[in-house]
Amino acid sequence: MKTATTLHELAKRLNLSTATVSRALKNHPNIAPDTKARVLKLAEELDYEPNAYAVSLRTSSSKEFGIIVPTLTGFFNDSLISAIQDGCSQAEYSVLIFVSDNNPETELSSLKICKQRQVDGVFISITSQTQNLEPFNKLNRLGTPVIFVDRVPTNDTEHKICFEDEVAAGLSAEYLIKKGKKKLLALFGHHQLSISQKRLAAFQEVFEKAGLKKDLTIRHAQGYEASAEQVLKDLKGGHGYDAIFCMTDEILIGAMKSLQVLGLKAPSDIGVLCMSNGFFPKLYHPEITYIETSGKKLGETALNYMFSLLKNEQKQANSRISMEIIEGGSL
Amino acid sequence: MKTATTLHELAKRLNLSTATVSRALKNHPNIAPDTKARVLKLAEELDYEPNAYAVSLRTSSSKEFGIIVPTLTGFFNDSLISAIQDGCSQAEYSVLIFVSDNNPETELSSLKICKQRQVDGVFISITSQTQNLEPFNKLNRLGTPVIFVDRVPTNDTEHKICFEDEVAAGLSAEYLIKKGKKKLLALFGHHQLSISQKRLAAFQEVFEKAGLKKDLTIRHAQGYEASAEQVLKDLKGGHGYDAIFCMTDEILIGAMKSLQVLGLKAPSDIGVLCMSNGFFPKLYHPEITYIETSGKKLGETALNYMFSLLKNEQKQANSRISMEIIEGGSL
DNA sequence: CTGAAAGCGCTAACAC
DNA sequence: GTGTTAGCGCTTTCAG
Repeated sequence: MKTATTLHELAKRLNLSTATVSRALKNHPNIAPDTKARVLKLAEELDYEPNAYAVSLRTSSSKEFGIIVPTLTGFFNDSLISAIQDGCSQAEYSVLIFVSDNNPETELSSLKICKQRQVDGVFISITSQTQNLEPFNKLNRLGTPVIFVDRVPTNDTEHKICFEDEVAAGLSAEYLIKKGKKKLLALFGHHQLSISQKRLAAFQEVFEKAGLKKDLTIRHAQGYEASAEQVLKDLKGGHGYDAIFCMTDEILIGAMKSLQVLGLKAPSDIGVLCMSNGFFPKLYHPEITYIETSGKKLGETALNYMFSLLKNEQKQANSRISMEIIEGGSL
Repeated sequence: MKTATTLHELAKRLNLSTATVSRALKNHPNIAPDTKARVLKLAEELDYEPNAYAVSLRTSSSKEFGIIVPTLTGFFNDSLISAIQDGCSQAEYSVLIFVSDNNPETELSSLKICKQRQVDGVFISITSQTQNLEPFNKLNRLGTPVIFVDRVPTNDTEHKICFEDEVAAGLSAEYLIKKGKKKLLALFGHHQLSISQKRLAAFQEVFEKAGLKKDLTIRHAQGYEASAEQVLKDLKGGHGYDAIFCMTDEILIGAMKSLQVLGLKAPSDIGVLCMSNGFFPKLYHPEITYIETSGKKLGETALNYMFSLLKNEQKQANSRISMEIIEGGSL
């Protein structure tokens, strides 16, 4: 890092005090118009920018958030982060990104750096192995809001923003039944993730109530390769499935690949429904019908919640994001 | 931001000076083992973390980089950023993310924040409209390395890391010819982008030299919808194309959608070749053959270059990333 | 081995 | 309207 123009330097050149210069630069009421003009002019010339460290140190406000995610690529977190970053830049906040790579230790050290950098708040989507939530809760108790987003812990935490998993999965199940699907292959994510458990439970419940549980085949798959493999195996089995449900985008693209391998088309050969951020369903023809779980919406909600926490506006209950069905032609 | 435990507080509780505590915390040689132990113990207890602002202010080193990208989602930048962030966390650097949203003004204000935060270096992938490079060059001259990555300006800048576009496009063209493709539909990105221009020029040159230029149809498309539309139109025209070349992943997925619409399969009905980060080609069956332009590799190279600049190790020529053909079954 | 003191660049009372 | 001053929390000479 290179030392740039400072307040002090401006002051010296203008024969003013740093205080005056500082005031001139920030539209303080009591400042001579002429002085102000001179200051602004020189500041412009010398390309002055206030040193954020000094400001933060002095004001105890970093104007910076940390975001910790398991991965950055592809499916969801990129749009989540985009949304947060977008809102932040409008509010003159900056965003520090940390990728835990699904490793709880990395996650923890990221949290540590957040503390060191005195961020004003932390957004975190936990890894599937994260057990110890105490460090997060502690920071939160100390006054730095920690908001869990998307992949949230099952309990023991104050601030959570996630989708209404139960509602979404229930919605999906009902939609499938409404469409007259009888023999269903339903693919969910890793057993351990609370998101998989919640979605599965709600999904099954609907089928059970409709008395259709016997025709429901449940599978778990982690990653799109596993999903592809599973679908290939099940469809080859010749059980006469008339629809596939995919809990995530990742599962969807695996399933779709296997349909291609088998030469099956949706919706004529088999129906497809998924939960998605909205991008991948559009890659196929016809486009896949999906329940939208929007990273953008989630990000925006989380950010608003963060701002309201910082303003002490609310200590309200945890927010849930609603969802809607986007009709493609796959079912 | 909440004020946490400080050096001062530790010192007071232990009846030591802040200097001693500071030394104890960082393994300074001349410090009594006993003192050190006491300090470490209390620091642990009180959950002490050094205030990064104070440290940076004092040491004039922020241990922080800024990355400015046009978008974060989907195709390339997410893996680029992942790679940079990964290397950074290993080197105890943090990463500030800025999304310019393809808006030169946003880009500029992001750069400003980088300056304010006294980042140690900036990585930037410019928007397609970025004209004025002076602010970047200026910061660079002032001693904060600014490295252009991926979408780099055509000239006038010191540090650039990008793919060897000419080589890659030439490689693609040769490969197509080798495979006996005669009647080609080649899709490139926005005219204005230097990346499109360079790839196109190299591509055309090969066909020209081979005396096959008359069978080459060139199209430009921005975004995957445009690509899909273009391909649909051209293939419906019935010109007997026997292969499609897609300059990017974005163009590829548009093209592939139109093939689905038309009920065409690769490679039997038409061959497909693209340049890609490696993810999207795997979604199709058979997988698409591609020239790999790896965001990970690019990010790693850029980061290494940054570190060597910071160590004054090299002022070497601009780096180019090499590429290879990954064979799928689409050609 | 430890302490005192200066100062990184900035803001915000408090003077005048 | 402007200057003086006192720190924010830390590192780092320089003394002892």
